[in-house]
Amino acid sequence: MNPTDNSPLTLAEAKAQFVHTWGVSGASWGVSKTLAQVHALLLVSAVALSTEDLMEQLKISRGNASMTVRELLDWGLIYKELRPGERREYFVAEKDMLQVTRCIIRARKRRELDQMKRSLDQLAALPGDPANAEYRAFHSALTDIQQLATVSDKLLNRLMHAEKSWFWDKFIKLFM
Amino acid sequence: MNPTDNSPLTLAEAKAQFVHTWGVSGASWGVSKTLAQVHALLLVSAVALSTEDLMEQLKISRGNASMTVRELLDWGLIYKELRPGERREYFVAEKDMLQVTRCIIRARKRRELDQMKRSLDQLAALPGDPANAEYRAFHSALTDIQQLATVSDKLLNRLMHAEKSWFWDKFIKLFM
DNA sequence: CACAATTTTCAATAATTATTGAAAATTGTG
DNA sequence: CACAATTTTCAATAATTATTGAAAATTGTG
Repeated sequence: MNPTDNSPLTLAEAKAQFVHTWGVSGASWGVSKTLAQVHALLLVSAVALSTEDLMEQLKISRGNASMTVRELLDWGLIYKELRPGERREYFVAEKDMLQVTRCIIRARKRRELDQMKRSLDQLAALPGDPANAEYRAFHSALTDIQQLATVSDKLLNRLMHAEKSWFWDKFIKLFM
Repeated sequence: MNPTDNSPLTLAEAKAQFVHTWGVSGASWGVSKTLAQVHALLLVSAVALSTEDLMEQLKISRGNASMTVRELLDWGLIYKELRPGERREYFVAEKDMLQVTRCIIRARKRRELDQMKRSLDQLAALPGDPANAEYRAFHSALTDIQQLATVSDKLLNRLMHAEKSWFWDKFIKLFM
């Protein structure tokens, strides 16, 4: 069955393990397991895969495959590959990991951080009596969190818009 | 009822809104809503709170409060405050947001990134035929992901062990 | 060590989230 | 425009995760 049976894993097994691990990781970061697994499968695939392929390889339903693929397109993590004369759509993953990082940062920043900042701005503006210890504690916690949010925001913006060379240069030099 | 009724929100309402927002954010990052809410409540509280206080203010059960508090202690995000002559335990949050960031990075890195790196190392070592396009695609995706994981790991280590002044200095100067 | 105060555990249940799959919609082609 | 291929939608259901609450365990004190 396996032409290199003395090797610990076949390529298919290794891919399956990667898909599994990526799925578990995704799940613990609030991403659906299927989304992460479809992404993983496309990341390590040499060829574009159709919805049919995904359904078969991950044993998921047509509906699930369709919705998951659409969401990954939204994130910008995969692309459609249209083949002339074929109705069926194929998908390939963005393989450049800096680009992948950017897509994830952009999506999550917009959904979480930007919304959080809006809420913080509103709450930090709350007027109150500075002689009231409860008020002082609230206000000071809020401005600290705001400051962190602001710095994180700027940092993430920089990362998102960084040139590839800038990113690796600055970061590797600074941190390694 | 509210002594400053012309103000848009009372302090209690503002706290409640913060607790709610923090809870929603936590939930979308794979943390239980209750965990995030207990953390939020303690972050903006001027005084230490008991399990009883948490149960009452967040309307959660004793069991839930107990488990959540224990998990936050594990993360290092809150501390016990023992009062002489009292059996009951009180809790205060770590208020320094750099410290909070460190705790979160440390916990998540250990749980997710370190485990992912172990899996990647194993899979990237898979021998195979370089003439096989499927194998080449798999191997190259894996080494790219490994490189990202390694750089992320070093970056996070730096952040985790950074002095407060170093962190703000370097980062604010670099990114603002 | 008995007791009361408090915390922890964990099986049962509730709440939430993910998934299915059939029906409807869309798309391209003769 | 009819038809077949394919995708999308979404109500129903399954699977997962969070929460409860009562019983057991722990802790400190007389």
